Amino acid sequence: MYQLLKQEGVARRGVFITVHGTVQTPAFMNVATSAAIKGGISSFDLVDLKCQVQLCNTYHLHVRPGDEVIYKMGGLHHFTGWKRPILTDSGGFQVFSLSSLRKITEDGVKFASHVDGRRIFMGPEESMQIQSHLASTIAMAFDECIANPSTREYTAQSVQRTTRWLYRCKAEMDRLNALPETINPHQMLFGINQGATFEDIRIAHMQEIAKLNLDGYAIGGLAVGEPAEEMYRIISEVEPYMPADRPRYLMGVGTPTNIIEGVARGIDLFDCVMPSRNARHGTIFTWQGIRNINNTKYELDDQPIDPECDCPTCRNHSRAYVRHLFKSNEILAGRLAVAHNLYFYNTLMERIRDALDQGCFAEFRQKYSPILSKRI
RNA sequence: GGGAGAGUUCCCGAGUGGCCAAAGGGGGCAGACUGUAAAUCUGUUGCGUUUCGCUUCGAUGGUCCGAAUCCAUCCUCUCCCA
Repeated sequence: MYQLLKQEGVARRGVFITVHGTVQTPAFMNVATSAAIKGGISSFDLVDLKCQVQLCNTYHLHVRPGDEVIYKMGGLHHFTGWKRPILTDSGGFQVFSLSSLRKITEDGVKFASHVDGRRIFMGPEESMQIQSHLASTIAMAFDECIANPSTREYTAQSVQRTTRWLYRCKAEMDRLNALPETINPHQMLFGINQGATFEDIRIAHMQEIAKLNLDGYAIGGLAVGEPAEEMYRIISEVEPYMPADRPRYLMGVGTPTNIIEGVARGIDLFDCVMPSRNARHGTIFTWQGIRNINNTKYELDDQPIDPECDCPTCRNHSRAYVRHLFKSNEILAGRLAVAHNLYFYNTLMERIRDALDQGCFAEFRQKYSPILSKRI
């Protein structure tokens, strides 16, 4: 259940209540694709990193260890030791990202497993069944994330299929939630808007899926190669058609600046691999901008990686030390950097919420939107 | 003391007469990364006034139109026999 607390322009401050706890929005969901944040971060670390929601992936967990295993282990919450909300992505993004390994039909998608090459079939029903086994808080609809650029004809056809798939997802989820053996009978379902950068297709699709009265709505298929201005334009076009009493989730986005701009356009939830992946590669997000901690200039720098940050990494270690760990290929390098970046993203969301609470989000946006994407 | 072998660019290591400023690793430097097939990938790594010039393959001298590559001497190292 979503409750809108306050609005500043189109930006929303709210709470999203689930069986696994309440999420203060706007929020960033920390990506743990294979039921683990890459970079050596445990569920117990995530509490200290101010994480509210984790995201796991249906396709990856189906391939390994298998959703049956997680079902037998009591679902993702018990399996991972994370008690707060978990959103599972449907595998729809893999239709896009594993494009060389799949074939799409009306029924669903055939994949060659990236682990052992074995053939995997996933359609709306399979995705819902797997997600029900995983027992996440929120299941995502099985969709096709359309690559950019894409023709108008293909986009229109694909979006219609995604709509048909959504009806099947909803029916299957209702059926599964009613079964006595279902671990989480309150599992929620979010629909996903597609349509590439064709705003009329986007709007028609949003209007269509809004009719299903789902638990939340997502915008997918953005930040897949189009310019940021295009992405912002599409969000602004679609937002008026998203149900106001449901959380809105911008999938796979993005940079700190993208997130501020998304909030300004009415988005409540975000997720992105960027903070964790980039951290593992030495790119650190700070309140002064983006730094590459591998750079020679940090060799003798005794400051914390971000002087304005009070995360465990910044409280205990210098830039010179973290750089040394990266140069020495120590596993600790990734762990310290990922911990910092996730803390930074979660703190960014906290500060956005505070700004909304105090009615000064416009000032916050004006100040930080440019700074946070600057490379320093 | 006798015998065998080796010395290549920051390191390891290929190259035995011109297509060699010299393969391939490593290391260094820089960049990319947006619902994670990513502890990954890309570029670059002698100097310069950069479709060309200069310096470089242990040292010195030589052969040749031309030498990292052939010859002589020297230096250093490794292994084997005493």
